[in-house]
Amino acid sequence: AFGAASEVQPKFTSHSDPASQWTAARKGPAFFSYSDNNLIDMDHGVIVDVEATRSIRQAEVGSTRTMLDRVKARFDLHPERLIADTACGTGPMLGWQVERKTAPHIPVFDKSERTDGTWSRADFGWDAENDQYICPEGQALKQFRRNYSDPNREPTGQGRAKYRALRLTCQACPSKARCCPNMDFRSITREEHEDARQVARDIAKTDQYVISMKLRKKVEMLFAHLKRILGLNRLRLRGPCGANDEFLLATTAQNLRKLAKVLPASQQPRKA
DNA sequence: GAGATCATTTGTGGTCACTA
DNA sequence: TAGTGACCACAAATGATCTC
Repeated sequence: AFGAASEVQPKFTSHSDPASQWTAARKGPAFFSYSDNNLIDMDHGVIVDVEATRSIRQAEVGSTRTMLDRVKARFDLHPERLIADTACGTGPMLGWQVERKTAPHIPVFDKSERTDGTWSRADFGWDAENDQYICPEGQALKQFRRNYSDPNREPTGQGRAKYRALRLTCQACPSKARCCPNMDFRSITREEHEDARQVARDIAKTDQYVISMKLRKKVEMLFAHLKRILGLNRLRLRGPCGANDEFLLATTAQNLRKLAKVLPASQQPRKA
């Protein structure tokens, strides 16, 4: 099978500077290919980890977690921020980052906005203390109202939750046409990692987030260099191991090039 | 280079069967 | 009769590729 280098670019932090950022982008050609996933220190442009994956979004996003775990174990590096594209903005990925205290500078994958003129989820207030949503008319949407005699049927509190208003409440509501014209009652889903998604939404309002999005574009230069200068438009070795070897060698070359620029000429090895 | 098109992915709304 | 969980279909967002 042919292998072609497509791209994913997570962005990494340096050990000396705890402020770290990462980014990712994807390109999926219409033929069999592998993706080159790099973890990059944004402050110095050093690639700290590389992972070859199939050109499938889940695999590419998953590689970010793999590399983060690996550099933590190998170099004791832990980024303060992770810059990535929307592919990493899913609930589970954001939840994982918040859990490990990495600030997600990532656009949140959000489809809750309604376009038919009815109220979206954002129009409902979240009452964390009472575990309920409050609709614009002031009515509560709860997840549970029932006591179970069978413990096996009791809610686990895990996974996706559905908050619903009472049928009678909605039927008597003067705003029903703006809320749930096609249903007897309004319901709102809440993902398991909704708190983490809210963290990402809050970060997206900051100035630092704007800077992070600009920094993301710098990473493209590394891939441009990879393809145009190092000529990695096409893989010569076959299989995932071959792809990984080629990506690793190319990354090594890029880092050595970076090192040569940093070191003074007097410290560089003499030519034979 | 810009806009159009396509494929993929994901979250949400809605339905249905079961149960209190 | 109404609350709940599970499931499915759909729409929207996104990015890559295609076309002009």
